[in-house]
Amino acid sequence: MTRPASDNASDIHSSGLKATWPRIRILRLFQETAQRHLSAEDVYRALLADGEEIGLATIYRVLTQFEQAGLLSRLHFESGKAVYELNEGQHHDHLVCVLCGRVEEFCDPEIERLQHQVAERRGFELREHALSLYGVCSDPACRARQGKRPVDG
Amino acid sequence: MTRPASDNASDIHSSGLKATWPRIRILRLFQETAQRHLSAEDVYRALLADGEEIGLATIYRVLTQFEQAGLLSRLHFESGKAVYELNEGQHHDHLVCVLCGRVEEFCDPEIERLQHQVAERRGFELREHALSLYGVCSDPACRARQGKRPVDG
DNA sequence: TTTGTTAATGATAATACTTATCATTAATGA
DNA sequence: TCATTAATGATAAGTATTATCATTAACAAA
Ligand SMILES: [Mn+2]
Ligand SMILES: [Mn+2]
Ligand SMILES: [Zn+2]
Ligand SMILES: [Zn+2]
Repeated sequence: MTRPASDNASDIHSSGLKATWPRIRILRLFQETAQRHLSAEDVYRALLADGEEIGLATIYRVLTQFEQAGLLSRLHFESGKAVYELNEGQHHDHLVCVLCGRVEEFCDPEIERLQHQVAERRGFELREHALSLYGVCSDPACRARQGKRPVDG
Repeated sequence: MTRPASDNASDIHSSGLKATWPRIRILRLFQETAQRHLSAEDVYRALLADGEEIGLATIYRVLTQFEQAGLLSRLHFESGKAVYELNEGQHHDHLVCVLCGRVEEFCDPEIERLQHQVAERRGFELREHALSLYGVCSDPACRARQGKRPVDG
């Protein structure tokens, strides 16, 4: 019996990769988790907590492969470690709370347009861009401890 | 005889730091180099080439101190290593050539305004932002080898 | 000036994140 | 089922950065 095309084993196959158990679990995690933005370490720990002991090397490898296959996108916030998110087609940028680490997504078409305009004026052929806004989110706890040390590790 | 206040030993003193030889040379490098954006390694090598053997640990330390003192700003392009530039007050963002590594600076007040607007709408109190545009610059050599591997190490 | 206090330096160890190596295991197609 | 070949996982290596600590140098007081 053939699985439906929306099954993640099929997504993996159509990227030209074997549908191995680690790959299936990693992709499923991104599809099901509440937290869209995960580092390799986050993935490792989330799977461990779910009873899957998948080697960290495998996780790094699979994340890279999924990025190359277009299933995931890689981002760098100022924490120093890369984070990945499900690639769902629509481009967006990020707002990051420097106190609680919360990430919100936004897309401002006018900012996008102006970026292209800047590149064009300078004679650059734009390939990609990275825009992240850092601030204190609306969470009362974050508002309360403004001025203290950021939590972004 | 007192040195003029614009002397970089004085700049260092007014930041509450001792005017040591490594600090003087590092600050001077940023003031005199053609390349505004330098990594710790870049600084190390530039000083070595100038006959100054200053320990890499010292360079990392001094760059951090200068950043905290507001003399330098730290940036992260996608290369993975931090780069520093002289902090001359006026904020700007960057255009980076993914082929030759060339960096151009720009400031678009409208983009700045829209960023603040986005943060405000989401209830974020904006602290800072990072915007980098990556593309292929107008250099004929870069235009010629488009499609090939980026040089950004 | 000389000197004493204290911070800065530099060699190097340690850390954090990520990639490479390679023997073993497992996915897939015959 | 079986053979082929790629994937996995333990771990070593690599890269950027920070920490440690004995030695040295800045600078203010005498
Ligand atoms: Mn996102
Ligand atoms: Mn700049
Ligand atoms: Zn928050
Ligand atoms: Zn170029």
